[in-house]
Amino acid sequence: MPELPEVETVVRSIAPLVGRRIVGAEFRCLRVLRGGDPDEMAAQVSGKRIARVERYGKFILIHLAPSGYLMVHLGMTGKLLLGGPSGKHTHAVLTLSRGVLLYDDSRQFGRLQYFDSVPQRLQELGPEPLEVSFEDFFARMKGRKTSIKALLLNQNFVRGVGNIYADESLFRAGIHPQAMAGRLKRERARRLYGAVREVLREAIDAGGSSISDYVDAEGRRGWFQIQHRVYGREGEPCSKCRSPIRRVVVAQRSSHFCAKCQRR
DNA sequence: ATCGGTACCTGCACGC
DNA sequence: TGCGTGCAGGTACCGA
Repeated sequence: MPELPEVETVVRSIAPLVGRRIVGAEFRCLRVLRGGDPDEMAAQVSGKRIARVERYGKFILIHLAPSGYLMVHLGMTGKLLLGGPSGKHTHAVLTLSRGVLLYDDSRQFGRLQYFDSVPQRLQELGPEPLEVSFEDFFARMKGRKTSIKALLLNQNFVRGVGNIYADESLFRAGIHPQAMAGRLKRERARRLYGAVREVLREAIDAGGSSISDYVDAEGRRGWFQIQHRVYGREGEPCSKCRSPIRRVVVAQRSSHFCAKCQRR
């Protein structure tokens, strides 16, 4: 479900929780805790205040005061919801000094973990695509022997790009998803850099893409999906040249592209 | 260090 | 109506 623009939208929607206290916590699903103990986690967060909510690519880091961090990743189907009824896929309930925050995740690919300090995984991630310089972006592509699609999906290259925005960015840049990353010339890399940033900004402005069930913490859907030019449009005419959009598997993921407009 | 392949879950749309 | 198949915004882990 959620890539950088969706996670950014979720983070913005839970920003009002800053300053509130976690008065009670219940964790129900072992899988999303990734080895954490439910009762221990409840004890670690209970009584603490939400000091700050931050996004690292697709990860959410909730700073607790006086100490500690709750790291949240939404996986494919994770949702943070302000209030609302808890259902069969509600895996965590945080009772706040005002309101309730639920974690819901039908496929359980997401995760909720407590850390005493900023988790190592977050430090290993690549830079934010909206903050990285072109020189750094280009330097990171050098010598890579994988497809540009796979590289864009690699969170240690840049953080936050997923399947939708990789395909949309490659279309806008006119680059074939299977082009070898390390072979892209400076000029084409420049176009890709611009395309990634443009797509992400537009998607954030649209509140993300709601393909099936993505919603922010207030239950609002995004509408960037209506601006998708290739993702989910297999067989439809390309918006530039009218030739049919194709779908192939690259890096084990569906990749949507125009064979005429996107060159290797 | 880097790369490709696999595993992890549930739900939904589809064809029969 | 039910059943099998394929597909889905994700990452982690394995061996080569």
